[in-house]
Amino acid sequence: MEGGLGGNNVSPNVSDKSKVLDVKPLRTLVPMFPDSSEGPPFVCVPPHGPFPPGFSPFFPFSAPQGFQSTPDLNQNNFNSTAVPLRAYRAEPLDSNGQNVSPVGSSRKQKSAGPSSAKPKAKRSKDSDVVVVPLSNYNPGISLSDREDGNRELVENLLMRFDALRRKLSQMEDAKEIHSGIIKRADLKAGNIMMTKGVRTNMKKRVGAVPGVEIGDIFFFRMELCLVGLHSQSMGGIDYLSARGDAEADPVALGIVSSGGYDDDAEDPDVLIYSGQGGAGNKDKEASDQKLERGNLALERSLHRGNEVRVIRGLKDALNQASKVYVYDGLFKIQESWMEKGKSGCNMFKYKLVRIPGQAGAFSTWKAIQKWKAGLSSKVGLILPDLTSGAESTPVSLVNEVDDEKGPAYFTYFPTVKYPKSFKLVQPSPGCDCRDACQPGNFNCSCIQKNGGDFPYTANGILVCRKPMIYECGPSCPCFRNCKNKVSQLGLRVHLEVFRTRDRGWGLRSWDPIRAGTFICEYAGEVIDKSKARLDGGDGDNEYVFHTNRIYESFKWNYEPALVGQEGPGPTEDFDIPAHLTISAKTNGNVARFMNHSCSPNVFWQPIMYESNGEAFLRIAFFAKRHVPPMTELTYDYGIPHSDDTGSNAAAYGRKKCLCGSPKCRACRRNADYAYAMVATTY
DNA sequence: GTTATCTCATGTGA
DNA sequence: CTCACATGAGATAA
Repeated sequence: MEGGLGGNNVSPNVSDKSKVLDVKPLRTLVPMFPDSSEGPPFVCVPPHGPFPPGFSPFFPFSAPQGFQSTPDLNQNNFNSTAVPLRAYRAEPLDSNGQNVSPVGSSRKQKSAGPSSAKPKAKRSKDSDVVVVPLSNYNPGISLSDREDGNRELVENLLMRFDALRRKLSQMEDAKEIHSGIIKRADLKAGNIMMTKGVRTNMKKRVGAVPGVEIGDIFFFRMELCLVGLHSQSMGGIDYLSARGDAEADPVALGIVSSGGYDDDAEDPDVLIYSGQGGAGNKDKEASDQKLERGNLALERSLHRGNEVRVIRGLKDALNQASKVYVYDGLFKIQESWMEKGKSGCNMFKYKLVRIPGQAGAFSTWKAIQKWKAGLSSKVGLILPDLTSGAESTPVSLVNEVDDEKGPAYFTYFPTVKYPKSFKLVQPSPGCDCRDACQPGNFNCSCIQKNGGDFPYTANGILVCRKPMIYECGPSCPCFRNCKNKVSQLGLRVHLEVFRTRDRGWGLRSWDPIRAGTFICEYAGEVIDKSKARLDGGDGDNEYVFHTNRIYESFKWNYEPALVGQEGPGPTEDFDIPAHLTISAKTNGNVARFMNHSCSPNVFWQPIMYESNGEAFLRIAFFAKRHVPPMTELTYDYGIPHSDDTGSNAAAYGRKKCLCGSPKCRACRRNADYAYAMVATTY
């Protein structure tokens, strides 16, 4: 952002100073619960509600001893010690023994790796061909992009992969595949993209991978393959083979440590990694590990001293059954030895040490684990739960940048309140399913309203953006375990309201968030438009959500061609029966703290469900992409219509965008605007 | 080129 | 909630 932080430029969530000074003592942050005579179910917990284990109520303002500072994953610094980005071909070490030979020997270029990007001939054994092989499918990825990636491409590929995976999951859930069932949507989606050339960083390399940043998270091993971070779809050790050259040694490129063997991963800077092989199974005895394949590569890399990428796999806090993978940066192998494993057979062990100066990644996860377990406190923790139990998951309030003691007073209210006079749509009956609504059941009227598609996967991830999503409501009989009530279950992600450096308060998560995960709804009071202008008139109501703004379109849904469908697929433009304005100025939830960004990681989606015989519109926020812990959550506030002469619109127009994105609308000229619009869609 | 082998995955059902 | 286990992908090795 090009300087000129003018004094009266205020970003949406920065509270007016005079206002903040007026803030009441912290205790007033305790929600006051209005009598809930109307509106949807509301968790009514007495103030001073339960605190999570390990937290003491009303933490003192001064930081006690033993605090840890919060690592900031928002910074995108590529670490400086990274090996230059280039092709690497296994080659005898040059005489000085350290690292690989310098950049640019043209000799290397000619045979730059195993990179003939010819898609493999499709195996025709498939009995379960879901995908019509489109020979003319254009992945939109140039040959050089396939060789070397960049940030935008990596993000784009991950989004396309997950969109496809979610769609295949949805099809599988509904059992609508005529010939054969997709058992593994992740593998299928990965396979489709790999064979269509929708991938990058195929050129194997030592060190950093362009477009992949330290702290990036992944939820499937295929994602690592697609972006070229780790090319083995299961194997723990990725290496460059010395095939065809008896003189050459293999070189280890990266490892995945995710609990398959008993690695020691307690210290974030050191990892004791086990070699591969030798594990017994039902038809194979355990045996000694051999110095071959990955083990040999690690051994050679120990002597070569090259950097090795480390990916750590952990259990996902939100879904214990699945794993999340964190790219933890570059390590060097310090020593290796052999020891007897549990089976009594020999195993190789490798001690990897993290190269200093890299952004924190896994260390952040370890810190969060300790906060959750109550083993250590956060720097700047003001309140362990700003909702005082109004949400089932606590929301921390933290300031580690200045001495603001909290946001201006408001009442925490977890959902949206419609005034009695507000009649939005006609009465609309729910479904009559006896049990949980089943994907593929076309008799369910809620599923019918969604065009026959179940909007969520079995584990509650949004499949597609749609003009409107219809959930089952409180009076549908499919009560308990119906999966079509995702936005009504309250917060599930452990969120934190934190003080940003220049944007007032913001929102971030302690848990890793998968793309498509429901985060929260926009709570507050539904007001009519004239009231909104009035509210905005005094210039201080920044806590308003409008559906009637201009939102930059973006594509999040799957590509129909990749699942054998013709046509454009479901539209992602909203279709809202009547515009909605929600004020969270006096009543609101965590959503009121979410800041704007021109390249956001969260989007909103209109949702409708029936309650007391009437259908009400809600605004639900979902993760646009995978979001690592401690990364600020942002969405696009949109631009007011130019013909909207309301003072509220003017107020937003005056504000300076502080999102800092390279694609910031406020920072780009008209000419590149069009370009950027194109670039953000695919 | 083809094919077999290897592997710190996954989802499911006991 | 572990556990076994069937199925599986890409890359390497043969």
